[in-house]
Amino acid sequence: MIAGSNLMRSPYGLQIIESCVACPHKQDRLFCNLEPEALQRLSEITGSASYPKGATLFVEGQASRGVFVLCSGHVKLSTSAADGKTLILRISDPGDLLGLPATISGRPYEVTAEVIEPTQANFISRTDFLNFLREHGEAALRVAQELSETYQSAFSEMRTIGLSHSAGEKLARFILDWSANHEPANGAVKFKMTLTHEEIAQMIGASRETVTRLFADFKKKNLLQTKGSTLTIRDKLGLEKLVQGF
Amino acid sequence: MIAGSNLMRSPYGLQIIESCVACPHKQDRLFCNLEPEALQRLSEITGSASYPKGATLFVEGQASRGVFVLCSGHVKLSTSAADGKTLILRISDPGDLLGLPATISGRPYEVTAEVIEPTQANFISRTDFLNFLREHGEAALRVAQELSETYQSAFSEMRTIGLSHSAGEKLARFILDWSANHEPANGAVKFKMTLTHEEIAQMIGASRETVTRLFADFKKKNLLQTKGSTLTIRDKLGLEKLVQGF
DNA sequence: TTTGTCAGGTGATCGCTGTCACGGCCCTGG
DNA sequence: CCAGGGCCGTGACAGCGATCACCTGACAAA
Repeated sequence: MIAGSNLMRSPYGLQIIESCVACPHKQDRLFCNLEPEALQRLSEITGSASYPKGATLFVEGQASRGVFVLCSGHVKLSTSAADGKTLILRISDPGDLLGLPATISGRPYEVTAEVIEPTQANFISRTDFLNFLREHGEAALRVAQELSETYQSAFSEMRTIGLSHSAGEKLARFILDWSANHEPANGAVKFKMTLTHEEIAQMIGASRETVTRLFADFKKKNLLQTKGSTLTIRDKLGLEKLVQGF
Repeated sequence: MIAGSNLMRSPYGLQIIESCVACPHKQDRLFCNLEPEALQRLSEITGSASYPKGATLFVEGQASRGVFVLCSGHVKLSTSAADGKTLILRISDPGDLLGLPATISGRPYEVTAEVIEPTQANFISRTDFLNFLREHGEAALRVAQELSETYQSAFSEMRTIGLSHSAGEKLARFILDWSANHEPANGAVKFKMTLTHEEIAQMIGASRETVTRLFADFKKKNLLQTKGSTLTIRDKLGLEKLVQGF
């Protein structure tokens, strides 16, 4: 099932600690400042693997095998209907736990996780993970916090899709959200848009053509500007006005 | 903020256990089969209150004060945009924990909880609750499970709204989901539809008029039938075909 | 009875946006 | 160098569904 996986049990006790160093975004929370004893146990049940672009970590509907900790790379989480229409929930960044809700609840994975750029990830099987959480209460609490944030982020996308009147509103909201997370640290309003129009369409529940047209619109109204895959926001307030049904 | 609240600290140690008896739907999970010592502690930090129809337990955007355990009654969870457009996420049943993601993560409540029929609920303040979870690892794990299911149910509504081509598809999906949870135990295809067309519209992201028209359509096509607020499904397969883009 | 409110029902209109169909551009691989 | 395949851009068009405006009936309060 795991296309191109290169799975191997970690023989070293320090792997997780290392992976925390490798994932600076979240090192202040999650598992990184647990007791050494817990970290030791965690590293024993963790397997590491790397995946090429296009690999799938798991598929929607598949029984949950366990949880993946993303170390590097990006993974697309999506779900799709019988007719092929796809909805992208989220592009995961390093530090994220993938498949967590399914692993905790025991239900099938609710999304498909597809690698969109070469990725390194740790895997913990469901039974090992649950046993670990049972033994380490603080870790369970961290997991609950992580789940809360996953929920809130999904909820926020739901608002975007459900409460907007127009596709323009959704796209404006999406661009602002995206820029908030992907701006180069200096706070510039310029960043790489690594997604295709097709993918953006699937994130906001619109068609590819509509996204293309809206980008043209936004450029014409001097709200933004694109150079290759670099997007510059020229009128942030204008976009924000679009978000509130103008 | 809590309109009509009738809050009082519980002086009894057994309250939670009683409330478990009162919430048979979930007594097999959640907090009910914890160690007696944990139950005792839990009951000490739990306050009980009853709320009339129309009361709000908490409001979207408000700092999270704590978590509510619904004992009886029903509560509507919704979010709304600046222009007044509203999206209903869920109608909570007894046994549900309300405000859980916000309480765990420390962010503001992401939804508004409005009582739609006289309700009895227990309240646990955020700090008490977090301390309790820190001390009782098993409870933290239960909470994580609850969060996973909350997430998956929100996710499922998201699919309904985001992946459907037409409003009819969304309504059919909604009716089937609703009937699965609200059928009288014998498995009959007949149940009370306690929601107004307006509310249904807000659950599926459509307008009130569209819902009215669709119900008329469905009746004309002999898919269902209504008598007062009782809804009878006459052609479940027909509805299911609608759900798959027919 | 009268009045007010709220849920449901219906027609007319119209703009958004999905769909289809195409053409151009860029990159990769043979 | 050419073929092929993504991705993007754009026009034409039809249809869904939001919106507005109004009506009905049920029901409770005055």
